[in-house]
Parts: sequence; C-alpha cells; structure tokens
Amino acid sequence: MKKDKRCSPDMEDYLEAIIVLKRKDRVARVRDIARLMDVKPPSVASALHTLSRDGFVIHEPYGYVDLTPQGEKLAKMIQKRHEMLNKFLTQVLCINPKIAAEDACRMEHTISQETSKKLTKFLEFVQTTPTHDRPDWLKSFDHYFKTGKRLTCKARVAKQKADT
Amino acid sequence: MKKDKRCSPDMEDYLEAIIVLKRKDRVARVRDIARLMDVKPPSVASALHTLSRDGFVIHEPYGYVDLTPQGEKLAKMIQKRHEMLNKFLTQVLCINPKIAAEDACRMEHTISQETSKKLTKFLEFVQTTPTHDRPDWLKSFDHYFKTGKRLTCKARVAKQKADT
DNA sequence: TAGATATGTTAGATTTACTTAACAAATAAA
DNA sequence: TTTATTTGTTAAGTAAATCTAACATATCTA
Repeated sequence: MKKDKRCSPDMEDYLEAIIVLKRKDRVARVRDIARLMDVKPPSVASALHTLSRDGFVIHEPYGYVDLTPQGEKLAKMIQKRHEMLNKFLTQVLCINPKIAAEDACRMEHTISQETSKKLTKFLEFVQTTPTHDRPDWLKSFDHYFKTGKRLTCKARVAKQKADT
Repeated sequence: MKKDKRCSPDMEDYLEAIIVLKRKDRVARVRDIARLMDVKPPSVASALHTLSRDGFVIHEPYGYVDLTPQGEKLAKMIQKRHEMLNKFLTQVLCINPKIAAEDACRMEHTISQETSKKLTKFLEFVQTTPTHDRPDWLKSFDHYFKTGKRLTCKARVAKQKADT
C-alpha cells in the first residue's frame, strides 16, 4: 500500500484554505486564499507551485485552484482534525472560542494520527455519555477549574438540586 | 508590566535541551546540545548566537552554555508544558509512550497559555479524583475506545466485580 | 471595444534554520 | 611539551516561506 504523501504545516494550511473556499464559494481563487490566510498573492503563487508539483492541487495560470483527489483527501483530514480540536478545546476544556480557534489551527498540524484518533474517540465518548450515567464530571471539572475545589458527591448532588 | 519575550519553536527547543543537559550533567556543552537535538554543531552555534542576542542564554566562546534568568524561566515553562502534555497523552488518552513523547515535543510549542493552564487543571482533576467518587470513567473510556461500546452503569458494576 | 480596475505571475530580496568544509582552540595522551 | 583528538567556530551554501516591485492577463464598465 502506497503511503500518503505528506506536506509541511504551511502547505497544509493552504490545502485547508482551498477546501474552505471551495465549500463556501464553489471555487478557490488566488486572491481569496491570500485574504483568508493573511499573506500576499505571490506567497500563494509560490505555495501553489509546490502543491502542484507534489500532486495536491491543480492550477492552470490565471485559473481557479482545485484539489487533486490526493489533495482533497488530505485537506478533508486536516479539516476534520481542526474541527475535532476545536470542539475538544471549547467543549471539554472550555477555552474561549477565539483562543480555541487559534490553538486548533496550530495543533492540527502537530498531532499524530494516533493522538487524533484517540482525541476524537474521547470527544465522542464525552458527547454521547448519557447524562444520567455520568456524575457531571465535566461540570465538576469546570467548578474545580474555577475554584480549585473539588465537588464531593454530596456537594454535587446539592449543587444539582440548586441548579434546577 | 513588561511582556516576556518570545522565541520561535526551534529556539524553544534549544532552551529546553540546555535545561535538560544542565540538570543531567550540571553543564551544557555545544556538542551535547547537538547530539541531543540531532543537529550539527554549527546549527547550535547559530542558535546560541540568536538566543544570546535575545537575552536567553549566556555563552562565551569555547565555554559552557548557560541560561539567563529570562531563559531559565522560559525553559522551565516549556519543560513543564512538555511533561504535562506527556502525562495527558499517556495517562488520559493512553497513547503509547513513544508517540506521546513525539507529540508532546511538538505540541509544547503550539498551545496557548490558556490551553496549557486548562489542560494542567484537567490532568490534576483527573489524577486527584478519588476512586470512590468517580465511576471509572477513564476505564470506561478505555473500554469505549477499544470496543466502541459503552459500559452502562450496570455493566460497569459487573465489570468492577469481575476485575476484583 | 477600449480603457480602467482587479487579479495573477515573475523576479529578486529577506529571514530562519539547517548543512558541509575548513579552520581554531582546548583537552588528553605519549 | 609536543602531538593527536575532540570540541567549537566561521564561512559559504541550500531550502522553505515570506515579502515588495514590476509586469501580465482578465474582467468590468463606460
């Protein structure tokens, strides 16, 4: 089985931008990629040259930018990772959305596939835990974070009553 | 209040290497930094020049490498982050140690202070949860990860009995 | 359709981090 | 103490990613 070709974090960001734009506008243009990524058009041109050479994008001069199947596969993976990290940071760790977004953006390029898988599962596990079956440990964590004090079983029950 | 000066992920790695070596060997030498980081001595020389210029290290030609208070503060922070991430990955997500180490190494440079703080608290929360007060949700997660199936309250109790 | 505006490309410079090759200094051994 | 070995430095070059400036092509509009 052929191994999936890899690319640098920077190039991954370009792939992600392309798929985001395609989803939003149906097509991706150099100008819009530049705007979205906050770089100048020549940087995009240079990146597209690299990505094109490595088989991730198709780009004819002055035309729209498109992803190869390879590129699309990778872009989707990165995007999925991004979303997962974002959810983990906001929903589990309760990081404020702005910072979470920035962190997710950077972390999506540094975590291994194993970590990605496990985190995904963890998130899934947390999200699907039926309320009755979990002693509010997430809420409990929130309280612990804010106060440094642990809610005991009793206190939790009391708090639950107070909250309702 | 003056803001702490920052440095690039690469430079952060050098600072971490220096503090690790100092702890191990009492002193840090160019050769050892190079070996530890798997780069050539000239790369170290170049990095030390930068770090020295920016006030993170002190390095006289042909002498030992030392950290300034600034550098030491930053190095310690990075190391703490590294350890915390490593624990989170191995103890909470059960990632195998080798991969966890690599991930921690990369992630330590990308997470924000907020995320670092929250993750630290989360880990602390998990580690200090008294067993009687938590329905083994970590074990539960492990089971969920392996089988994709959730342990119900009942099943968990049954499993607990079987395990003892 | 012709000129104006917007968009895209190319060339050349900069920055960061790395390399090899050649040289310099310090340490160890004969 | 002289030589050999190890360690450190400097110089010069490569590669990635960025930028500005200058130029080329497309598109819009009068």
